[in-house]
Amino acid sequence: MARSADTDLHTLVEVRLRRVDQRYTAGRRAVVAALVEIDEPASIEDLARLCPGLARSSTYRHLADLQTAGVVRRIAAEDGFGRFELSEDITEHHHHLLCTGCGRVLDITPSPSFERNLTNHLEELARAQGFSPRGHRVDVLGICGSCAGSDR
Amino acid sequence: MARSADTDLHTLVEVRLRRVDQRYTAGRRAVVAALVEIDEPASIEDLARLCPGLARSSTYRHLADLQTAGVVRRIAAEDGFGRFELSEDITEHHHHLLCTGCGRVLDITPSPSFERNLTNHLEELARAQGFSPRGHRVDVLGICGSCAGSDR
DNA sequence: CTACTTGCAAATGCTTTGCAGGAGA
DNA sequence: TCTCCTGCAAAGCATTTGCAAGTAG
Repeated sequence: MARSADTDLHTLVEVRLRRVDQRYTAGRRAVVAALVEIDEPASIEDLARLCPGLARSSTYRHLADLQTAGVVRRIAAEDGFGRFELSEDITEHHHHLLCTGCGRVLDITPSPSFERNLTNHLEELARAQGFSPRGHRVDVLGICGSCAGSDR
Repeated sequence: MARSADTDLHTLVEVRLRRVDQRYTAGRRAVVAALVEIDEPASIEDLARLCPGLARSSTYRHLADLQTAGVVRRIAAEDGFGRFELSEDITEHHHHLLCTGCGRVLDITPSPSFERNLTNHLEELARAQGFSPRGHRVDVLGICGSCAGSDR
């Protein structure tokens, strides 16, 4: 799609990996490309499918390294298995819809004014318990369109 | 503390277990009592400590049964391990502070007006993607008081 | 008596790690 | 060449399950 944006992304990833003495190899490119491609938090299965020929263990290791480099974030889905997405400073701040039927995760982006309100409220509540907030996440639990369709 | 409230809680749990043909046995009472006692989402380790003599496998089974009965809810903590708490219709709707230092989870309760605003916004965003919302959760990630203290 | 419970040990399945050969700079 | 990367196989570890004895009603 947007070739220049992709180029920038890969350059950014490369720079961040270098910071932690890591190289941006073909395997890692494949993982990053898959995360861009799928455009929603990916399970290990998703990545295995999109990165054929890449060993599972390597996938896990790449994800760990990319997390260290600040490129990838791991999120905990309702089913307990790991999901991975590009970090928010690369994409944009957003939240998730979690389907309790199939475990799928979709993205949502609230309005800036809503986010501001949310952040302020949460900051206040956290401070009141001696907690230093670094960020937040909001998940909506429910049933996705395809599960609702196949149910009935 | 509140004896009558505790009595009511146990009666409620018993009724809900009966609905799914389960008995409210000593082991299950111990798990429920531990969840009340600790007053924050409990790890399996927490429960093992508070329920000495109860086998791990039984703890897991009790938690599964209590979830089926609608008494307990499992939440996914940042560290990937399971945490368990009483369901919200027994306690009250609330959200969580997750310490990225030690994995601890604390509760926070936003104001009703904030909750209303939040719920409405999320409902709108979810519907826009063909998603039927059933509930939501908000987590604040950061550093708890004791981790901040021991760090420096 | 009949059905649900529970401890113990074995099994599962996602995730991590040791090791040795490969590849980038 | 020195260091980092990666596949394969083995290990780890939280969680689940088979089984047989225990217990509630």
